[in-house]
Amino acid sequence: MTTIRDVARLAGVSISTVSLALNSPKRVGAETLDRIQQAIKSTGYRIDPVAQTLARGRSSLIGFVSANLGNMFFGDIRREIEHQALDHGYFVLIADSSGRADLERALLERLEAQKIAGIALAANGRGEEYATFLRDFKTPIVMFDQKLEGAERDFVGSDNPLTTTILTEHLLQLGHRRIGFISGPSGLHTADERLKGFMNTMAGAGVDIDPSLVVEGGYTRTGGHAQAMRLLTRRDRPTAIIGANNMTGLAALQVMQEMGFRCPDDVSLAMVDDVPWSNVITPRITMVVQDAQKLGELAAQRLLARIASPEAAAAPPQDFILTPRFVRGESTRRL
Amino acid sequence: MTTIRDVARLAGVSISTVSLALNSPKRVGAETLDRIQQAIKSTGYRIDPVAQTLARGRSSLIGFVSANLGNMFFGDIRREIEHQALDHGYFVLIADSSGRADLERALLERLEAQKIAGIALAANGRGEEYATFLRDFKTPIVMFDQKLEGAERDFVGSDNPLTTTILTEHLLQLGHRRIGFISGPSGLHTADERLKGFMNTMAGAGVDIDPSLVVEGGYTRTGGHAQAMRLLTRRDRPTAIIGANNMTGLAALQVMQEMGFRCPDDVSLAMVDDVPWSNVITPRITMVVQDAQKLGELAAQRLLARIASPEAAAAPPQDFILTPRFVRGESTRRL
DNA sequence: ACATCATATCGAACCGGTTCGGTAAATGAT
DNA sequence: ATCATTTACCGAACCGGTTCGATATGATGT
Repeated sequence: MTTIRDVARLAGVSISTVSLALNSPKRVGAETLDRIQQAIKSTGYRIDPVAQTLARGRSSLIGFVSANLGNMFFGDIRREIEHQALDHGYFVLIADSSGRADLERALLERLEAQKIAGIALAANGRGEEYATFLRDFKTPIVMFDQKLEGAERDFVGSDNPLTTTILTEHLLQLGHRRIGFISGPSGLHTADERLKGFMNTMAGAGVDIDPSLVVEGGYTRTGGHAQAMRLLTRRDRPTAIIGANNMTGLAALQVMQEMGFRCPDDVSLAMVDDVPWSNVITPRITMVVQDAQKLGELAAQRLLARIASPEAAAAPPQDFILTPRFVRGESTRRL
Repeated sequence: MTTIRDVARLAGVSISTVSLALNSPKRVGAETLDRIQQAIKSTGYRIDPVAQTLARGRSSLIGFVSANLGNMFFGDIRREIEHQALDHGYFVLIADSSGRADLERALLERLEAQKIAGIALAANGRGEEYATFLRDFKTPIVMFDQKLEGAERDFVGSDNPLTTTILTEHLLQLGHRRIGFISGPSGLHTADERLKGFMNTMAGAGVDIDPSLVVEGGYTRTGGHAQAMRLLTRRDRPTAIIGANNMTGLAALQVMQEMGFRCPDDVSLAMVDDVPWSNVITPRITMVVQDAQKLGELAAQRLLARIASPEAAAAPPQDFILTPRFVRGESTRRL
């Protein structure tokens, strides 16, 4: 491995001059710069990012932390962030917390130890203590999807109450009144907001909510499956079900199929977020989808900006709220 | 940030002793060790992984390189590898080459510069030159899914000819003779082997293959869609289609739906590999699935072993071939 | 011609660890 | 009691960069 000293020797200059030539070429004499570049070419010198990180106290790595990379929503965001990061010379270090707050915290600390340049985080931790932890983090963080009050960080997400408001309105217009709602983990930002969207819309329409039709599916496939089972085995089962995310929504569809219910003939279904290949799923599911790509794009831009300049880093945190899109399928029918 | 020198000062020992205490505690006196541990506790000292990497010439990062993290198959493998890596104190650095060989190569070089401990690679590059590149790589590499002759690396994958052999046999038994085959990128290990499995089985059964029914879908959704369209718009369209992977298989299903064909009544379909939520897709698709989890597990074990000991690192490369599993769906019918 | 200032380059300290050769004391062998 | 060996610890060099203060040189102003 050739080092900066080899280059310096070959070019007949000091190592500090080579370093200068590498980082601010204008500050080096034209002829010297030339010799250095020759030397670099001929030795095939490549800067050592590890040494650079140690010296600079900051690496050219960006962290991406979320639960469920397997979920298309996060996958799309990841892809977009990775794409932009690579364009700017950053690598993306990915960590999947599997939704465990303690693990997430450990991961963040590990990333910090790596002197990571910045972190894109879909937080699963909650509570004031955790918010403080995030607020006092020295590394730039951009949060996405999950907002955490008190963390005082940039946030990129969707209008979550609107997602379920749209779906609920839709079902109400079709004449549904007994609507089952499979919620996400209570306490989680998006979960709470989506639930709120549902409740408020129902209340606003003057429709009584049967509390037993509001269940918590934890945003997971298994949780959604169990809760959908509970809803659908009831005698007075709902005429429609809303899945607060794609996992629980599809889990509900699966339960319908397993129990022999026809969707939408027997039970209508709507959910938040898309899944890959949803267009080969029968029936085409009615959903409200977030623009994951745009979301990732914004998060990446914001993060890269904060990393790039101290002024941007000091700027007050800002929220970016995207408006989700309604996609009508054939999984909901008029009562 | 407290450093090893702070700990040394507080414990009244030299920094080399602290380093010793950290790395081989048995080589330090009991009482001294105690004082050092006290000092570490009270200062909250955390070792700096960057400095450690620079000094050791090796980091505690493991690289995962593949195309299409979005594909459940790779996602599952990634999850498994990440899981095991974290258990062993390694972080996983993920890079998605999007199937571009040049980018893949650049990524590998970048990872090497990071002094990464090891790499799990599903190679997209091909050719002898690339194989040499991989062979001469100084970092331990375990290849999975895609085998590259001449790379001389551990390989963990499935019996690829068998995947399509099983599917072809199945279709032949059902009476199909005109079978369309949507292949992967020619030159790619799994693609070639799966194609071979199909061809050989057809030939072995004495069935003529219409070459125009064998198309290349590039393993991608768009490619698969285009080729399935070609196959299905023909007057003499095939009675059954095999997708060489999940993307092309589902793309074919999508085309059928778009064109108003019923599966399996009009056209039968079978494919290699599963997708998430395949059980809510109608019809349930007949497929041969690889055990992605087992595959990831083996790859991780192999890689970690090579990283852990010099003897293991020097061991000759070995192949691990898993047997795929047939999952009968309702997408294939007797002619 | 002399003080002033910008420009080009260098030397040395530093980032925070690891590692190896060496020393002094303790243990064991004869 | 003497020599060999082991044990416990230390000092210093090193990994490969960055950065800052210092110096030398040449250009500018008057």
